[in-house]
Amino acid sequence: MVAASKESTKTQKGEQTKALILNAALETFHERGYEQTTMRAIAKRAGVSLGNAYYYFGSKEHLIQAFYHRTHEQHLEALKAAPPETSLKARLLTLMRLKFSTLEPYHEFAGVLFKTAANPQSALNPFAADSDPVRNESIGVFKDLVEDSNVRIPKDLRAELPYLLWLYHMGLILFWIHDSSKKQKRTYRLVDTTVDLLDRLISLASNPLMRPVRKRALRLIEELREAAVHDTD
Amino acid sequence: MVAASKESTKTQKGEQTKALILNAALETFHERGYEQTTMRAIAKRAGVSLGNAYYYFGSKEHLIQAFYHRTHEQHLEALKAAPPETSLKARLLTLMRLKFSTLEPYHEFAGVLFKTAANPQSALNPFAADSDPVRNESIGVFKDLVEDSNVRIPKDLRAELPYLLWLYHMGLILFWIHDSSKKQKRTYRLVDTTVDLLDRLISLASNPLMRPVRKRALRLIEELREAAVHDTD
DNA sequence: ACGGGTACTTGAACGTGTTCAATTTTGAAG
DNA sequence: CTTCAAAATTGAACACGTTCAAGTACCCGT
Repeated sequence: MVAASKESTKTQKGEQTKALILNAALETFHERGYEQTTMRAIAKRAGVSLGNAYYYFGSKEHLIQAFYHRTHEQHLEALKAAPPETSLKARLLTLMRLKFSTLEPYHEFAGVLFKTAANPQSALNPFAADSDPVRNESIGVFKDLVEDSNVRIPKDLRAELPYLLWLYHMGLILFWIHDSSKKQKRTYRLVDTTVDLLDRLISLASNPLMRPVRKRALRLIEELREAAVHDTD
Repeated sequence: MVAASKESTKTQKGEQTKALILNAALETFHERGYEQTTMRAIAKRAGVSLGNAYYYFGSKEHLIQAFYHRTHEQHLEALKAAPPETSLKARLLTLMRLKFSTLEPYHEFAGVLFKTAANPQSALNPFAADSDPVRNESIGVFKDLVEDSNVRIPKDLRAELPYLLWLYHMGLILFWIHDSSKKQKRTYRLVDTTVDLLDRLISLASNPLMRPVRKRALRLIEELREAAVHDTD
């Protein structure tokens, strides 16, 4: 179970309390960081008992999942409000920039995101759990981006591209987490550079002459994906 | 402080106790996994008090660092015993295969390695802490590999290649951790595929015609490395 | 209005990582 | 051998994440 949205919150009162706790958590995370924030402090701030926090969030980690979900939605809103672009390159640039401006307030404590995300045992591991709704939503953004852009991309690549872009975006987030430059200037610079690079790469890979190389690379990617899902071989 | 080898262990007795604790820890990790292993259990197995374990290892995480160091040394020994190869490709293949056969006994609990490694706050983060001896030793293996192999590689790439190969090897370890196929067959297959791919890529990048592209890519890598070290910008 | 089941809420209790003041051991100088 | 400071060792104590048995509030059918 991934359990971000358990079946439990049935009544309006429940939803309210849950939101109360999540808000208290995010505020305190923001002020003191993840490790420094105790579940007791969160409960106190939310005006509920310690046990009640655990009724809605199975663990402290689950609050991170909720955080991720929330910033994802903020990102979606920001995307909607942004001026529409047509080229894939411009779209990707906008998307990534908005991603980091959405995340900006949480830079200090976002490190824990990856700490847990990279752990295969963790429920938050974004590579496993194919069914994870948060992860699929996240990839969905890139799927829309690829579908809506009017670029000619071979079908095989087109099918895999959303996942590849999502991976790229995860890599950038990893960089961003470690980025201690002012206002994460380095990350934004890296976005500009790599988006340009990616755009060229996609063009290059779309060239009919590159078909064998492309096929080969895609087969490799395919293998990577499968390994993350299956359990036996 | 990274503190794998603190200045504290002055006497022979101290070294002995430290080794005792580390052995107890690794054995228990191996049997029960990292999370399930308590510091109290480690201390008990080593025949020392709880506090004494903390005298030698500042935290439970530090035991992971020690684990990493130990497997690294085992890897070095395995490399020494392996038949000498000349081509970079063959060397890399041997190196990576031996890496995973060395790590094999610890597959079950190795997940925590990355869990902490990806956390920028963690002392174990392999991307930060330029001075981290364990990380430098690890990169050193690839430096030797590049230097000793009789392949013609342009100087600019040659300088960066050890670090790039180390990154590649970290990526494979991440894959290996998540690999639940029998005897990690998938990982070995991936090693074969990607080493071949890397070898071709290096040849391609060494082509004089690729100089501009190569320069550009290397400048990007350079930026990534700098960001991991510096604090301001 | 009432009963009863379900959602919600509580706080004490447990196990764990970590700290630390206090004690014992060690090794070498006198 | 004695002394004494540094090294090593101890276990109690603390804070935290998590669990759970026990309560309370709410809703719905009668």
